[in-house]
Amino acid sequence: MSEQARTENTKKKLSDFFCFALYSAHKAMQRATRPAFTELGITYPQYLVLVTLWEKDGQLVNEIGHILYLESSTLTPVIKKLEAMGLVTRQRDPEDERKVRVKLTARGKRMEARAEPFFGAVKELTGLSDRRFEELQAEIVAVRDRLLEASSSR
Amino acid sequence: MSEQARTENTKKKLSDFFCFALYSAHKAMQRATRPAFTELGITYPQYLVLVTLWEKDGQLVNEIGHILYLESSTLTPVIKKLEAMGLVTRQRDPEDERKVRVKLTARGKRMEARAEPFFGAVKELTGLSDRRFEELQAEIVAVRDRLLEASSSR
DNA sequence: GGGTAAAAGATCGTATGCGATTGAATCGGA
DNA sequence: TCCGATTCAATCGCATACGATCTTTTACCC
Repeated sequence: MSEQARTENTKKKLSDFFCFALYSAHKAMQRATRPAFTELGITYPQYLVLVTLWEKDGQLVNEIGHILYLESSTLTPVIKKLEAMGLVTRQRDPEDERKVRVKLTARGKRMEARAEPFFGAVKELTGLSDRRFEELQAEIVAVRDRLLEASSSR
Repeated sequence: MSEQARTENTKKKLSDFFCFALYSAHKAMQRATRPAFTELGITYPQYLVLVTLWEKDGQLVNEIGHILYLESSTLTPVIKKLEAMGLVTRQRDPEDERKVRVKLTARGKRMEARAEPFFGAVKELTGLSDRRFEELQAEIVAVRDRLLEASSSR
């Protein structure tokens, strides 16, 4: 409504901000998926750690962090929480006492089946076709990787 | 590489997760833009509040929250921080003592010019063409709005 | 007009998230 | 071999973020 279309004054509205689109879409996703996680008794970051372990059990804190783009300062508390909930165990590697290996417990493994419906539910929520869903995801990932490259080379 | 293309076992890798694409892209954007904000002496959420006020000064906490999708429990501390930094003022509305109006100070207004180069820099960082940049943003916003609608109607 | 409901911020508790630093263990080179 | 550099996880400080709750003020309704 502001009729600023072709004026010299290129004052930007928040809706013009790419970074806000990402930021707000991320938060909307969190809000939309939180009830499902709450039902499972976990949070989204906890879920991400579990996904990482379901794919390959017994990874190091470091390795999980590399996959999730998280620092140990963030991961350590999350993993300790998962340990307190009885979903994973943490043990120092006898070969190299600096490393901590994270392993799923029986309960942690069983959680995978309970979380399985989550994957399809997200696509439903977005209202995208299978094809657009995959294309959009690929584009977002491509942008992410370009951003990571840009900030790592600084 | 895992050759799971058409197998019955539809075990999902993290890279298949749309929500993780959004989550990690958002974090990559934060990482890429943080140095610029640090140079301005502010953070990203603080910047968002300022953008809201640059567009329309003197808005209520409520109104800002509606635009940014943030609760008062998040906004109040952020705005108080901006006040402590001398960028905004907070004053109760004499007409309705429940409302708090947030106004830019002279310093807060001057910050707009300093932050101006930020907008174009983001597009550079993504490496997208003007056209794809706008299209992708529009698609992400559309997904966001669908997600918000889905979770509000629950 | 008075009492209940509703609105608007603020507060509290919990959970991320990251930069900087620390501590312990390991590595590597002179 | 031995000492500095590196690695890995953990800790600390700070800043979000949100649900639940609280306080104050206003609105509403009989």
